[in-house]
Amino acid sequence: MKLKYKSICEEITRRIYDGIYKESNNKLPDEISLCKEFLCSRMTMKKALDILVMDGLIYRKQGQGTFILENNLNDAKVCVLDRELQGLTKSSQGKATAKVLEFQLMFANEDIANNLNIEVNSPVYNILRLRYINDLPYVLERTYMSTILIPGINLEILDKSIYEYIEFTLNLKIVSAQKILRADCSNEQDQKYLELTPEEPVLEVVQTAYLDNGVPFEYSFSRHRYNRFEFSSFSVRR
Amino acid sequence: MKLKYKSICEEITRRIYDGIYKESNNKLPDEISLCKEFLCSRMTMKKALDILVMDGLIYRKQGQGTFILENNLNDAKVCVLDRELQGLTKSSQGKATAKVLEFQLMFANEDIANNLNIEVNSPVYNILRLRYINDLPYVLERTYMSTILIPGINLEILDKSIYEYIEFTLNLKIVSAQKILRADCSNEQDQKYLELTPEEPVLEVVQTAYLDNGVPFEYSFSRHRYNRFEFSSFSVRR
DNA sequence: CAGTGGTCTAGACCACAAT
DNA sequence: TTGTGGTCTAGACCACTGT
Repeated sequence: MKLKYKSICEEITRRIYDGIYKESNNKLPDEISLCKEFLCSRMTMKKALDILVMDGLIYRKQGQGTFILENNLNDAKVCVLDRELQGLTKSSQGKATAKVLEFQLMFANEDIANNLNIEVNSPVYNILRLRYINDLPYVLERTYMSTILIPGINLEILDKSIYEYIEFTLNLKIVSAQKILRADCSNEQDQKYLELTPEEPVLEVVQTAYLDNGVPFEYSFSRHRYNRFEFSSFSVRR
Repeated sequence: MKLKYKSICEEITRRIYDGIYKESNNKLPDEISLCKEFLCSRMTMKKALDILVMDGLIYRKQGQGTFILENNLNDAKVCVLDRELQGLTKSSQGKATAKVLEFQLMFANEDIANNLNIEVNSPVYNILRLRYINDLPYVLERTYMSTILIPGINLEILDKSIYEYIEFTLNLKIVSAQKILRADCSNEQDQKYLELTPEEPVLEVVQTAYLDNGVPFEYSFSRHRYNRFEFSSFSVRR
């Protein structure tokens, strides 16, 4: 690793998981000592530790020190973390597959155009995919993308990962995403594909994802089986 | 405001919303110019701008500059942001009220003890509150808290805000929280209090909230009416 | 008081992009 | 080559905590 703060992050994270600081009352050494050990300046050490604070691994108190936050993380269900931007293919543990149910072109309506920051009636892909984890239906995903921004999508790509195509073939960088989560009643389509009864709900994630040039490239509605998906978030007051 | 990076943050945020940088192609001045204008060092300016990046307001490209990310934020429903830790009382727009349905003491079971980092069978409050916004039922909230850590809870406090009591009366600092979100079928209790039909679901938020000494003080299950609550999150790849 | 983290500086050097 | 952001430094001063 070339970035100093990043490798410090990783080493300290490793130590926390290895319980190396547990013996000293869950307290880390002070910044100056850590700086000496890692041969860096205080600013660099602070940057590294601040990242761990945001990750919910440690907390710091002015005048006292830096301590490990023992939190009770993650269990069974497929769990998407707050910070993650990857598609399912990358983030999930089990075997991820996908079935393309619809793959069409359409003219963007006002909502889509707004969210993709394009003109109304511009051409967009309209894709509906059912994704499985370990052969169990997991999420029904409706995706809109501009055909101009993301050319060359075909069935073969959809079978694998759109994100990989965008990053490695088109060489575009995906850097951020806005998500809105809500619960919803399942509709007939959800019930059919996600194998839900009419009483069983879905967790809908509406996402707008951005490239590194600030352009939104994807507007999607992911309807998750309610009992196979959790969303996890750690927040720190600033 | 005494903190320089914070006041820079606020001023630039104001300018972005006022559209001051819109004319120059949504591009902000370079760091050096901003430093000169705000009379600060580059590190301070970077810190201020990095916060705006995490907030999803701008994005930056090495070699090119800093640009405004026009995103399509928030509409109707009560929306809780990722970063927010406040109770409802503080974060919502409309009039927030609460009705205490249960207020009991109990011995912590294993799950509660685990999440509050206390011994099994320690005494905890077991509180069930129904909260309203503009007199509409909104969320049914089951809260467990250690009676030792948070002494003196009574009905009067529950009618108002537990968070205010903890922060201003007990003088404890609430600094971080882990949330897990999932959709769930409504049970009879949900239906009764949130005025839901049996088909209508809830969005459940399981939260563990921490004080500034790393101690988890609250373990809660908030079951939200599906169509009156959204959770919004912005994530940036590091 | 000493010990700790928080902010801020002035400047160096690097990586990347447009020209 | 120039302009831009990204990293890193060495040190100053401040704020808060516990002794």
